[in-house]
Amino acid sequence: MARRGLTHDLVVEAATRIADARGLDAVTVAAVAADLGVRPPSLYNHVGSVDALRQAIGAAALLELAAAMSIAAAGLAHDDALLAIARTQRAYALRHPGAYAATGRIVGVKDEHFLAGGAAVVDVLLAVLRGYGLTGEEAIHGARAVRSAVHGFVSLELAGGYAMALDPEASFDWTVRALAAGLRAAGS
Amino acid sequence: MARRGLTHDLVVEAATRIADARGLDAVTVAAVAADLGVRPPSLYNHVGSVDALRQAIGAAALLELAAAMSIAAAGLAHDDALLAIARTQRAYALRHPGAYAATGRIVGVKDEHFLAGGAAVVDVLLAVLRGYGLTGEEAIHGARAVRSAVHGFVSLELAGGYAMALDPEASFDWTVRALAAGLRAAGS
DNA sequence: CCCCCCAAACTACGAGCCGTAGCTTATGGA
DNA sequence: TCCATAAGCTACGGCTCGTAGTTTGGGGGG
Repeated sequence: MARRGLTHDLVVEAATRIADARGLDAVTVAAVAADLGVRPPSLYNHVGSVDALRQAIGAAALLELAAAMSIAAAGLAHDDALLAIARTQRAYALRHPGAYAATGRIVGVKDEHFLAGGAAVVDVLLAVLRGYGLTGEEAIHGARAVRSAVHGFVSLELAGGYAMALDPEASFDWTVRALAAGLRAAGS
Repeated sequence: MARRGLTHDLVVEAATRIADARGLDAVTVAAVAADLGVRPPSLYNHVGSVDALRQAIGAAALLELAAAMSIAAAGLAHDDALLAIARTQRAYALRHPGAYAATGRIVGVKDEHFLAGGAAVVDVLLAVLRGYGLTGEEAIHGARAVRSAVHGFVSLELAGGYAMALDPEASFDWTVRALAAGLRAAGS
């Protein structure tokens, strides 16, 4: 019964490792507990439920992603900035597939860290879109368009939807540039 | 032990109803069996596993979706055709959220109906893109771009990601038109 | 027309999952 | 030094999927 000194953050970190290595569905109480060298019920001292644990994974991922996107966009404008944040999001998703998947489970999320992380990501995107001259409702349309394209591309890629031999990275850049052309047209 | 006359298709239909009404995760052997007035193990006479059942839901959805998109695009060209198939896909997803979600679980799918359905959807899309003058690799890039944008938008919408008051339908049309502008630019 | 065999449904069960109840004990603060 | 808090534990219940082996209904062959 030696104390392991677990904390909420340590549990979330272990869960994130498992999610990235074996998929978000592999994040079970038993698996995380085993990884931490502890019996399953002990986790409930630090986490409310499996759902809460997965939300915590997503929250951490969103905050990390927002920070990375913000850095990537620094000093860039227009298409350069857009391509930079889009590539950053895709790179993050490919490097942390499990954590990125946790980002998408939004239905009925109450975790405020999660919501704050999501808002931070959108804020970076809106800042970039401001350079396209999009304002008001147009800016929201534009943000939804970019989020949709990037998230959709990455989701399909992670799901194995791009079976054809053609390089996904080239398709990704092509997609972002095509959308950027539409944004320029809408902004002028 | 009265025979219920179950068939593979009847089981898939019941599962689809449950998926659309209560979410894909609610499609359990127990739930489907109860809906059909049968004990859980009986389903294994018609279905290999829960995973196979969910794939069958997705396969049926893809075939139905491809047919609907094909009809929607008939007699239209360029942006009209693109907007028509995109709207059809979104409408289908909103009307059958559970079945549409089953469409996205692609990893390791062997069900040939599923793969055929996916190919049918892509074929309709490629036919529409031909009108934009996109050929070879450009056509594949374009197909991936449109799939990404539409699938991403719908996924985020179903997941509750569009909390803001602005009408999602308007954002959807805006997104498709913005991408269409990019496709025109690439095709010329 | 009858009978028989196949398969559809059943009961019973095992393993794995989440989460709760209640106990023991380590440890930091008074 | 002691004690209250909380971290870890064992034990359990209810849910899930899936298998094994049994019963029985009903359509096809004689």
